[in-house]
Amino acid sequence: MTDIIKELEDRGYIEQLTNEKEIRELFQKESVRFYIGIDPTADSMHIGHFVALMVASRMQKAGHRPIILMGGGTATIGDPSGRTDMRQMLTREQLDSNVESIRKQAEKFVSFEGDNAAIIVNNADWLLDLNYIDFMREIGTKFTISKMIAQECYKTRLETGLTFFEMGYLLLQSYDFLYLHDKYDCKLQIGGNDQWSNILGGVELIRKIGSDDSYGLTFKLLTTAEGKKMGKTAKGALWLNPERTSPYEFYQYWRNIGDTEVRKVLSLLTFLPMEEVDRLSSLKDEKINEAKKIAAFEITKLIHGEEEAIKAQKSAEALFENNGNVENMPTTKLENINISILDAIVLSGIAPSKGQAKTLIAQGGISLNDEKIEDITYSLSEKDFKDGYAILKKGKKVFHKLEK
RNA sequence: GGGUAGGUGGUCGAGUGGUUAAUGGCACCAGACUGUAAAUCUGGCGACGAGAGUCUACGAUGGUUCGAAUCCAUCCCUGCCCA
Repeated sequence: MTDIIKELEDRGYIEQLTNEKEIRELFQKESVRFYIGIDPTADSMHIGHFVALMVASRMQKAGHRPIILMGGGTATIGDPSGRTDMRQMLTREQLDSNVESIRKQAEKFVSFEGDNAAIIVNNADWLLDLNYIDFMREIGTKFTISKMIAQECYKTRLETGLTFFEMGYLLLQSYDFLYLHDKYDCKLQIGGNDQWSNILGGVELIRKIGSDDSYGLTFKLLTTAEGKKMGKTAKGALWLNPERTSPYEFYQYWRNIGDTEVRKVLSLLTFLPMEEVDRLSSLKDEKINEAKKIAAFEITKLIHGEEEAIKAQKSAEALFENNGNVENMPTTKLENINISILDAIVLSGIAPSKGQAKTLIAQGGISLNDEKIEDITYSLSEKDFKDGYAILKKGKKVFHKLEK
C-alpha cells in the first residue's frame, strides 16, 4: 500500500503522531479503520473541519476506512480545551438536526460505498445510555485529575472555573475511542492539534484496558503566518453551507489570502500534486495572484462543486478585471425598490445596522453602480435598476446585487 | 460552612457619584498606498433617527440622590484561602 503517512507529512498536514514508526508500518500493512470526531454544535461545518475532511479523504483514497463520529452525545457538554467559557448547551432536537446537515457535507469528502466505505456513527447512541456508577468504576478509575489539570489547555479554564461536567469531556471522548476500537476495530483517531490531549486520553485508556493497537494523529490547524486562526470573517466563521457563506464569498476568502498563506492553503486544502503546489507558491509579486485564483477555484470546487466554482470565478473576474455583468454574486430581491440607501445596505447584509451603514457612506466606502454614494439620504429609484438590478459595493471587494 | 477578591461592550481590561455610550489593547469595518496580498498611516466600531436628538447597556432586583457602572440592601454567579 502507499505510504499515506509520508504523503500526509510531505503535504504538511501532520503535527503529532503517537507512535510514528508503528503507525507507518500499520498503514502500509493493512486497511486501517480510523475515526474523526465532529461536534454538531452548528448546522454546518466550517473551515476548521475542512482540513480534517481532507485528511480523511486522502486516507480513504489510500485504502483505509474512515469512521465519521458525530458527537451528538458529547456536544451536550462542549469541549473545554482552550476555551475561556462554557459552551452553550444545545437541545437534543437541535443536535439531531445538526447531525443530519453535517452528514450531508461530509459525504462530499468521503465515500460511503466500496470495499473501504466510510461509516457514520453518533456517540449519542452509546453515551446516552451509560450508567454513571459503572462508567466511573470502569473508566473514571483510569484517569487522574492531577494529570488532567497539568495540561495547558485546562489551565485557563481552571482559573475561571472548570466544572466537573466539562471535565467529563475527556473521559467521554476517550470512551468513544475505546468503544469504536472494540466494536469496529478502529485503531487510529485523528483530529486537529487542539485535540491532542483528548486523543491521547483515548489511546491511553485503550492501553490500560489491555490493547496496544491504538494510535493518534493530529494535523495542523489552519493558521495565518501570525498564528491567527484562518477562516474568520466579519460575519464570523467561514461556513461550508452555501446558505451561511455563499460560494462567491467563499471563493473570495481564498482569493484574498496573504502571500505567505498560498503554499499552505494549496497543499492542505486542494488535491493538486505537490509539484504544482511548489510551482504556484513560488510565483513572485503580482504573479502569485495566479496561484491564489487557482487555490480559490480548487477549494470552492471541493466544497460547492465545479459549477458553483466556475460561477464564483466568473463573477470575480467580471467585477475585478473587466467590470462586466454579474450573475452569481450574493443577491437580495427587493419587494420595494424605493427605499433609502441605508435600508438597502442593511437589507443586503453588507452592514448590520443603519448606524454602520452611515459610517461607511461617510467614509466613502459605499458605491452604487460604480458611483460613490456621498449622500446619506440617497433614495433608490427606478433609474438605479437599469437592467433590473443595481450593484451595491462596499469597500473594494464586497459586492451585492439588488434585484427588483 | 467561614473568610476574601471579583462579575464592565465581540474579547481582554480601565473606570469608584456628574464633563462616561463608558480610557486603552486585540478583533473587526472603511479610506490612503498596492497586486482583490502583507506591512504602514488615517478614520470608524450599541440601536433608532436625514439631523437636533431619543432609547438601551456596566451580573439581577430594589433603594439613596437633582444625577449611579460607581453609594446602600437583597439575591445570583465565579476565583482564591481555610474547613
